[in-house]
Amino acid sequence: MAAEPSAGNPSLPPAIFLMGPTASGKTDLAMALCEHLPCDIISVDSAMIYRGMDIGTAKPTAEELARAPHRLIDICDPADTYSAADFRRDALAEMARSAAAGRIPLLVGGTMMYYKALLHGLSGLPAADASVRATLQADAARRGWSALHEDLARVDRVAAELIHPNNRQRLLRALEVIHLTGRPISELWRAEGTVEDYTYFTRWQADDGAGLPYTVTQLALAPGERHVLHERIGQRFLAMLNAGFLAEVRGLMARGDMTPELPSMRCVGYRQAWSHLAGETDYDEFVRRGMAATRQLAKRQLTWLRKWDQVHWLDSTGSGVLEKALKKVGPRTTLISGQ
RNA sequence: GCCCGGAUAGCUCAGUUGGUAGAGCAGGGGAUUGAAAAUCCCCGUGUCGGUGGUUCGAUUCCGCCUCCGGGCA
Repeated sequence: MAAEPSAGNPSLPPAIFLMGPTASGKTDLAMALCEHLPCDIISVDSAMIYRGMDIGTAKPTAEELARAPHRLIDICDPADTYSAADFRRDALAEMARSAAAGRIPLLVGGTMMYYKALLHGLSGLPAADASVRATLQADAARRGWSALHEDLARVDRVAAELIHPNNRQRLLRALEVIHLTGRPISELWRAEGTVEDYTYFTRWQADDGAGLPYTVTQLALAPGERHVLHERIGQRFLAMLNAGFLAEVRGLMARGDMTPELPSMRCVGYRQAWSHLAGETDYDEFVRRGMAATRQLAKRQLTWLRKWDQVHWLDSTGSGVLEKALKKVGPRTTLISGQ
């Protein structure tokens, strides 16, 4: 059985998660926390991993990074792919390094699946395989996607019921796993227990057999009201444009090896900017769509957070947010700072 | 001032041969196991511009009014 991320086990070193939707002020709060606690910031962000994607990802500035280094930022080229499993491996290594130095890993970001992979682990599934995916894509182009879903239903009825026929990305993944292992993905998901009780939905089995070996304080930062977040998102998008966001994307396109299908170029803002720079949408439409895509991202992040276990909510529009955050992590941090 | 178009969901518009209406986008809710800032699912009552008239019944037909386009003066 995987251990729960034991909230109150004092024998495990402390760690802090600072989660929240985009544009809620996570970076500012993290920087402030660093001034009061011996923290090392570890980024939990699937877009900030890319070098050269600075403005559109709202990456901390060079000055901010100098003041408070962020790990797991700028670790990939925009032509590369990265995964939740890569993140779990890298984050565990950075957390161990930090804890070994007697410091507190402060995980900051909004990529909720990365947090989930870190907390609960991942089943022992094979990594993505570009050639298998290409084969499946070609097959889909020939026979149609519904034929592929029927294929899946034949070999993995459980997965076929869980994966909507229109969800090509997950359908592709399920078929990929069968190609690579010969076993249904639903069987690999459930290390033990039954699929019927959906245990693997709420408590995945870590492939290293353990939960996260830290005492984690989980914070969620967000404005109390949605429209406040929407306003912040709009303002920040305009600020990005003033800071030269389009030039940044133009530069990436000019490399010649980028395509709009790359995970990096599918990021919020970048996708819409690409479309505009390619002449498909006018400027106003680009701005509208970019802001809307950001709002939609924030909504999905909040959907994760709303059902998240053991999370302490902080209203980013309230006063004394830093004090409240410090209070939540207080007992353990005094222990650490006193060492 | 006259003529012609428009006026319908937050936005852009479709439609009702008269029985009170529906798409896209936006927005909301949800799912989430190596692409996750991804991918996908579900959710559409709104004085059908106002006001009179015809009608069993008008958003639909007719008159007038208001506003917005375009044209003629």
